[in-house]
Amino acid sequence: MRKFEDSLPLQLLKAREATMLFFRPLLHENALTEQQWRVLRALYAYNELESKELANRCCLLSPSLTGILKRLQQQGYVQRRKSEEDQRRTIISLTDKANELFQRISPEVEASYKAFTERYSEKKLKELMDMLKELSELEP
Amino acid sequence: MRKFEDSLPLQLLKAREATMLFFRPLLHENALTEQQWRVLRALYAYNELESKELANRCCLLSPSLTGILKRLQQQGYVQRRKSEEDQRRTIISLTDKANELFQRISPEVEASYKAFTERYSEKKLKELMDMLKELSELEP
DNA sequence: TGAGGATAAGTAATATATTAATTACCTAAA
DNA sequence: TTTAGGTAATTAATATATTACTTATCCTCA
Repeated sequence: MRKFEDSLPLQLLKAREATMLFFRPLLHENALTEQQWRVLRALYAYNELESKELANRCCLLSPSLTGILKRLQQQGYVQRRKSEEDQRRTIISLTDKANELFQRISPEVEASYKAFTERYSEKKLKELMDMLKELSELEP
Repeated sequence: MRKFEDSLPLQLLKAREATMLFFRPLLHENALTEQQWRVLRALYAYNELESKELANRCCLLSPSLTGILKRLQQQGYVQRRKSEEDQRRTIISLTDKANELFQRISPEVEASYKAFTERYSEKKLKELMDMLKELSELEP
């Protein structure tokens, strides 16, 4: 078997952890978990999304999303409504409060991103992203 | 702000998920979680480890490891003893049953690995691993 | 048209993640 | 030698992850 440290899943985990060190303080200051932030960013990018597509885009499973949305709703960041055409579907969108959050912290997000690319060059980042995207599309 | 899909943490997550699709069935067949398997592999590689170092190597936090070890011990895969020099430290090691597990499924692990490298070339894998390791060592 | 099969969301139960606080032990300096 | 400060492991409380199982709705075809 390969050496323990040569495990790709482990290295992906470690790389993610190292990356998050740049952004975690900002999330923490705003009392947001990584998953909550992922959901908010997806909704900010797509305006509104059905639950299922939101889960797919955020790489979350449906039962996890249920809880995350419940708490985001309690905090006043998201709202939900039923789809007209299909009563099974729920459509999620951001509240004004959430949009204000983005206005407020966007500069800090950019600053964190800049701090990151000063340590891991933009060029390498692009190369890495390309390799990761190719890997993501792989199927057994 | 960058496009949602251009988030590095997200792509690392998606890449990890795609990779795990190759290995998850094997773990599932043996009633092991990803975290349990990570711990077992680390112990197999290092023979025995103190709790703290085990957590570090497996990218786990100490409270998570406590529960994982409790369940692995219940399943008869690991044993623990106190360090002689420092009574605060616990030393973890594999049982015979765990070693037998490795003997039994190692071929299947190799097979899964081969299935993976047939879809994502060994060359690309090495390149990716190098980039990830460099990223892992980054500090804010 | 109405019964069977599919899908979306949510519930339940267990495992793990995360932060804060606790306990037991060690270590160095007064 | 005692005490203040540090460390290793654990517990507690809450948030997520994962699998299996419900529930409500839709959709198709006999």
